[in-house]
Amino acid sequence: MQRRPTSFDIAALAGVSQPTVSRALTGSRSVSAETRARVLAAAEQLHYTVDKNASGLRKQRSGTLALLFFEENSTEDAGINPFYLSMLGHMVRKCAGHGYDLLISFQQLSADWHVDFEDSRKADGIVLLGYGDYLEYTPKLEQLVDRGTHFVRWGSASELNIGVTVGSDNEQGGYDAAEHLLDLGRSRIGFIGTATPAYPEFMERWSGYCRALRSHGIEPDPRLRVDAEPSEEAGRAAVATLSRRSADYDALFVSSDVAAIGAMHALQGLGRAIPEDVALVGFDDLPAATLASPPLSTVKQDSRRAGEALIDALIGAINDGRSVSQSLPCKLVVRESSAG
Amino acid sequence: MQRRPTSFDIAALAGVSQPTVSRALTGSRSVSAETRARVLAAAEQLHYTVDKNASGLRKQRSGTLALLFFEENSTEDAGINPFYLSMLGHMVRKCAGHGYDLLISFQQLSADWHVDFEDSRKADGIVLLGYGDYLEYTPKLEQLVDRGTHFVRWGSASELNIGVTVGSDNEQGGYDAAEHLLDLGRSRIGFIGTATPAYPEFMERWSGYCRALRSHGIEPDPRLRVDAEPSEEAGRAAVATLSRRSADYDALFVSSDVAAIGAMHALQGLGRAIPEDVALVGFDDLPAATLASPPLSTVKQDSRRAGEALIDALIGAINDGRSVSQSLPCKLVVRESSAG
DNA sequence: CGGAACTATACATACGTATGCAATCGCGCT
DNA sequence: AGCGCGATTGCATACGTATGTATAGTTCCG
Repeated sequence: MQRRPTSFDIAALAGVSQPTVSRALTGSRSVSAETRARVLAAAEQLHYTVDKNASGLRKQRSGTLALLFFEENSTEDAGINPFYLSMLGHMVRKCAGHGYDLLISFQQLSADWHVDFEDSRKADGIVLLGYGDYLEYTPKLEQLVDRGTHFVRWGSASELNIGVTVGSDNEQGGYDAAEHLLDLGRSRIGFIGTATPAYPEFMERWSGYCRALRSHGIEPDPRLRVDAEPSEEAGRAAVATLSRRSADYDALFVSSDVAAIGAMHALQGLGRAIPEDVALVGFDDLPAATLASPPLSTVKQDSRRAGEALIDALIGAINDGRSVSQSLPCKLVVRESSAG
Repeated sequence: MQRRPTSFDIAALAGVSQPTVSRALTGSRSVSAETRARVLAAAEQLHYTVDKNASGLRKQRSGTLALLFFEENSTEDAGINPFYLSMLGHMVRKCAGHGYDLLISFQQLSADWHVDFEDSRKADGIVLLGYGDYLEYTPKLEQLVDRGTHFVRWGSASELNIGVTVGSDNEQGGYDAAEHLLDLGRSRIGFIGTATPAYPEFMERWSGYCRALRSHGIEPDPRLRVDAEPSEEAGRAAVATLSRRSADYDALFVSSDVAAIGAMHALQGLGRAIPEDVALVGFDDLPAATLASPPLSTVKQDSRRAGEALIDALIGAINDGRSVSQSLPCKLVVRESSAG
């Protein structure tokens, strides 16, 4: 038989009717143990598997969740944010645990992504992932809500009050990083990183940094703050800027690891010892942080909890109707760049 | 209307029959331009999208491809191979370009993955991704072939002659790396890396290295070869091993970047200048390679071509029936660790 | 002016599953 | 013995789309 077997084939082989096969396989209690065993044996024998399309059509659901990555329009070639990639693995596993498949898609912020997944029954729910200007999302998210689409979003709950959100507590991460440097006895702590409203998570890291300093009676010094996007060059440049300002500092909190590594290189080029002359803490815990020399202290977002929380929240929303936003703690990882 | 609209709703609104709607939307030539326009307008107005389950059921295909990552049983927590992740992005885009969705799944080598995707019409074809012992695959791949499942595999075509394969030319990559070091005038070139038959790609890098040396009349010195899995510690340990052997070398080809960075740190710890005393070339071109100090020369696999080739090959197999295995060139990226 | 050759549309149906409802059977209770 | 009830199972049907076939309308040519 070249044709793939259907539930009718199983029914014939097991000597029952097609509906009974369906019931036996889905575990309905109204099938006798003996019949169920016969059906399962027959299914096994013919290598039968339920046709997902037919099943989905009948049940009006797909058993699939969609993951939408938003890429900045310019970044086509660059890699995806490593933190997201790390979450990806955990989301896939969590989905599998719930019996869902996971569909991946990349989207431009500008595109019509909001009409294409749950609408076409490709997916029962959507996970939205992407840094960037959250304001741009607003109208489309509202459309999702209007149509009753199930979705959860990664990001800062405070920024945008639409739908369920899971995010890291970036403020606390920034606070912990600065607090740690203060505990080391450093008092002239610089901040390097983007802090514009368009990137809320960086903004929050900055806020946490400020709170820590103030709680120690230190007013953040604007001369010790340098904007730098997450790139090695920007990190180097930021250190150069500080030098140009003749700024005096004994520690740096850099709100992204790649910039932190750039800063590290620049500092080493200036002959400043790490951590003795300047203690350094980054943010992200990229693989490269461990590989840096000295290994870079950093603030780690919990990608496992993040991924699992997103999926749980989404599945909760699909089943029960409601689930709740949450903020996950970041964890300071102390390595040699800020040791002793 | 809370119910999502069907093609019948569109038909009613456009004043035609349901089949005409279907034909209009799929672009059949037997629909007049005027009718098509009316249908499209109606569809637009009701936010209609084709139900994927129903469409798939009728057409007996899903419009989805499945991507199966094989994770080594131990590696649950560790990240996925970064090269694969990089391919992922390109595969997603390529799929989208062909009108397919991409489903992601992780699998243990031991599991029954071979029965679950095309069989259940979740996917029209499968991409298999994973380092590891290819021999373990064999019986399951043969089953896939038996059932006429469409699949392509990432890996070395030479190892296993089942199905269509896309892979990097690791041998050439190893050759280029060694050749580059030879061109620099180095003659005592060490090799650090796994070279066991269970990991064919590492084996091939070793072969290429040997070929390059021999083509310059140099016989590979077993004392200059150290096994090291891809990890920072293993790289460090390998350098220590060379020291213990009092081995004399002026260059190292390390067949993974992480180990290469470990080796770099160990060498710097020994006070050996890079590249002056020891030139260093890695393999993979991880982000961390650029971030190393000095930036690490390495051999880059073309993740874009790789991902696109896999998808093209798979879609080719699905449509035309046949497509062909191919081997993609690696590219040497010279940075400061082996400059001048 | 009749019929052939098209064109554009409608009709009927099948894809494979899941589920409401009816039917059957066995068994205990009065 | 009669009746009812629970436990199983079968029957009928609907999910929404795509496509083979038939039909109505149009044009064109002899």
